[in-house]
Amino acid sequence: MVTTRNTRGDVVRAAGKLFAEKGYHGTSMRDLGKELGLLGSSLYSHVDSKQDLLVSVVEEGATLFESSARAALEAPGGPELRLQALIAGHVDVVLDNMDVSRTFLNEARMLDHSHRSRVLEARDHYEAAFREIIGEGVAAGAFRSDADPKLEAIFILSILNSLERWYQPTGLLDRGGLVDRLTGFAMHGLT
Amino acid sequence: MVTTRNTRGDVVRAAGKLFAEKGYHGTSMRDLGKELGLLGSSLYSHVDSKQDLLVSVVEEGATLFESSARAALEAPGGPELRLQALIAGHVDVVLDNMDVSRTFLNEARMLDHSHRSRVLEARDHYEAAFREIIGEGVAAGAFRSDADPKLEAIFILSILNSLERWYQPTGLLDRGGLVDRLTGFAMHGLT
DNA sequence: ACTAGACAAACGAACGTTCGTTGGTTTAAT
DNA sequence: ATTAAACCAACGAACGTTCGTTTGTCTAGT
Repeated sequence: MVTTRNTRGDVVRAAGKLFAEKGYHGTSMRDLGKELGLLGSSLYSHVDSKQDLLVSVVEEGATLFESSARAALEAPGGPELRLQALIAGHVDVVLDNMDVSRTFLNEARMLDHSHRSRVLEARDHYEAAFREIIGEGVAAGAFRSDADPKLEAIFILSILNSLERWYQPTGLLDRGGLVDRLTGFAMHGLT
Repeated sequence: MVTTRNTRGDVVRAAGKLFAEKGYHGTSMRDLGKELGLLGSSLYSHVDSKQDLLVSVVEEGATLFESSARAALEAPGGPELRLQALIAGHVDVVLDNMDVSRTFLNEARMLDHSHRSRVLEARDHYEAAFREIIGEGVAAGAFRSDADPKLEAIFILSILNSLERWYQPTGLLDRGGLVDRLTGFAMHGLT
């Protein structure tokens, strides 16, 4: 067996996995070392502290979602198409980075105050992309005139952010079908 | 100041609060004691173990949601009305038991295997109530014929289970308005 | 081609602290 | 007088982290 040495990237990746699975406080540095075939103390060759690891993982999540939103906002098309692009982008980020996404969504509140407020800012900025497109749709008459962009954005993001709790890539529903179902529900609900 | 003695109920209630705030692993028995003006060790007059506390809180959550679903299923009316009843019941449970709900939703996975599988069962049973009513709506022609009850139930529950992450009882949107918005979105989406 | 130096990665022991929990004793209400 | 509730001291284990040392791999200078 060919065993290569570990890099900081490997440690952050493993941290994302364990933080996603067992939570930040439920993961010890020794757990994390074991995941990589190392002692807990060896991780400090790559990392300043445990909190530092959480910052790296969450920060990566924030970046992923922000650049996904930016791409969707710059895409051409009407509000419906752009909303679908936003949803598809979100699905891609979550499914391609499950551990990072889960940690970003569930463990960011374990960050100390300064880092946490930066993340809340990033999250609100991401949410604003949804508000914006929904607002455009209302203004253009494509969506219900009494729709509240702020509230509907929260509803749609609630669904998207819950994907990690139930979606199985190996299941019957593939990625494209999922995006279609999500977009359809966001547009028309049950009727 | 009149200080009365604490009961097991007080301890479980405080545990719900701290577990909701800081997570199960982020809460120590000494934290919990401090919350009640006690030493950590004093809690063992009321409780067998820390895990025992989590079981009590989560179990209470499961009971609350299950009895809410039972009531809504027994209510009269067509699928739309019954779905609204289901949603209103969920909102009541969450807003009247915020700490228990948050712990039930986020910390149940920290339970040991046997207790956790019992909770998953309860959760699936609760979800089945949504599937059932949506299925009725489809059969009765009240909802889209190509709606997938399993998937739509997940979508609606995703929104409901995210309430704890953003809803503020002191905000502009009161409970009745919230239920209306939720039901409207579930029925018609953005259009 | 050979070797000495530099350097990052990992080890292993130990640190001070906190953890969940126990057992024995005191307090206060019934 | 009984009893539940709370205190207090202490336990062993686990925690995050530090430190000095060892390992292996590149890099320069000969």
